[in-house]
Amino acid sequence: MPKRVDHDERRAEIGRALVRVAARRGLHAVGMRDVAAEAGISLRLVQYYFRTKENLLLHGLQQLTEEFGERVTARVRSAGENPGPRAVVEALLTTALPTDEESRAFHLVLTSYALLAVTDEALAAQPYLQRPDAAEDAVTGLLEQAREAGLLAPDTDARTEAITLLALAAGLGTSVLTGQRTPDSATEVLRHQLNRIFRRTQSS
Amino acid sequence: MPKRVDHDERRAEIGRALVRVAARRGLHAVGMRDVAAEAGISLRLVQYYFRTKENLLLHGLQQLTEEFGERVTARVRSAGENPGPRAVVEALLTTALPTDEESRAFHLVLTSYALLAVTDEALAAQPYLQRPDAAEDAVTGLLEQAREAGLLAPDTDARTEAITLLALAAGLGTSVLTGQRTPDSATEVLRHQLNRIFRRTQSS
DNA sequence: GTTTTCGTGATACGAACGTACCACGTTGGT
DNA sequence: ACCAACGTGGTACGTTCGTATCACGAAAAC
Repeated sequence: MPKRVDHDERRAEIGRALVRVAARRGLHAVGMRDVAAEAGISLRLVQYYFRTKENLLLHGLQQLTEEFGERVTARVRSAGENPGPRAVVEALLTTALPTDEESRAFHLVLTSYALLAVTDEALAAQPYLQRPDAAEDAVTGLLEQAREAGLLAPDTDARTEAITLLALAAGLGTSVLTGQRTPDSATEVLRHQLNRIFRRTQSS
Repeated sequence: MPKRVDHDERRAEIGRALVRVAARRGLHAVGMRDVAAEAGISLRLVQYYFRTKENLLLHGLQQLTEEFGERVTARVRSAGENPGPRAVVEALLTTALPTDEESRAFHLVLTSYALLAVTDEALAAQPYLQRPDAAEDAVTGLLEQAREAGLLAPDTDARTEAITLLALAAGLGTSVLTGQRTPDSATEVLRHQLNRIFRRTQSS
């Protein structure tokens, strides 16, 4: 029954299976046989579409970061037609918080990758982890824009505040992952910090 | 040549070897043979002092958290004889930043443990990761104390600020680990946030 | 219509891992 | 002085993992 098959779609499907099993048992414990079983296919096919395990892991990381970008833009877009800088920044930051079960799995695996890249040079060479400062630049730009519009104190250091917000969101995210904090609590803390920076807000 | 040996000291030595190899190759890649080689002993001895690998990992975590506590108190103590709340809080928070190579290894392994505990129930059951809110209570107390002393704005929400500071320090720490930020940059951002909370500082 | 390529299954292999077992010298108890 | 417990070495076993190999049916190419 071998019909012609879309390799990219197949790879994406296997990649999703990889993320699911990684979220359940930990990225370190993921084997090719587990991924195959999760995807409902044979081990041979996982080998066929990704020749080696390293390839599989690399593709999983790429897929995950791309999905993350899509999540951010989707969330920003859902902030309204003509959202203010505050709404955009808030949408951007709250994407980093694991709220439902899906995003929880998502962030667990992505954080595992980031930590893995510290000791694995093949992973560290991936461009997806090399250029994570795009978010920093984006938030910095939004804050400068808000400052020009008079929404921020005039002496605000946009970049420092951007770095602070991003690191805070990341830290809150992991604390939610490890069960030290509830998603609601983390969101509230993040909002509190935003309220401080944005002296006046214009809407949701 | 088997003289009577201090089991606890032996275990601590093996634990240090475990941390070293975990920092070099990743916690997931640590095997008992690696630990034995790093400690300069035979595999059999690692088995002898820790019957199972799970025991070894659990002990490594315990040792690491204890060492972390000692680091914090040592750093706080080095803040001066009669330090103000600001100095104490700063000492506490900067302990979470990987500055030199040793603390870098330290934080990498500890973060790996925390992430591992999300999917490993045996690790999650350990009390060292169950009660990490002690730091939150401590910082909250210090901030309240500072507020009473007039060092903070009277309407400061001590607990929210404490949570913010700790999550920020954790986030900055991991960003330093992954090479996204330099230790100096992270320290500066942390100080900036402290300067905001403490409107006036009294020294060091 | 034949031939080649593609998708898939089953299985085997070598390495590494955690663990268990056996043996032996040394030390402390009595 | 003898005996039991301790510390240590060497090694083997069973499992699991990533990878490679063989085989085969179906579709596409010509």
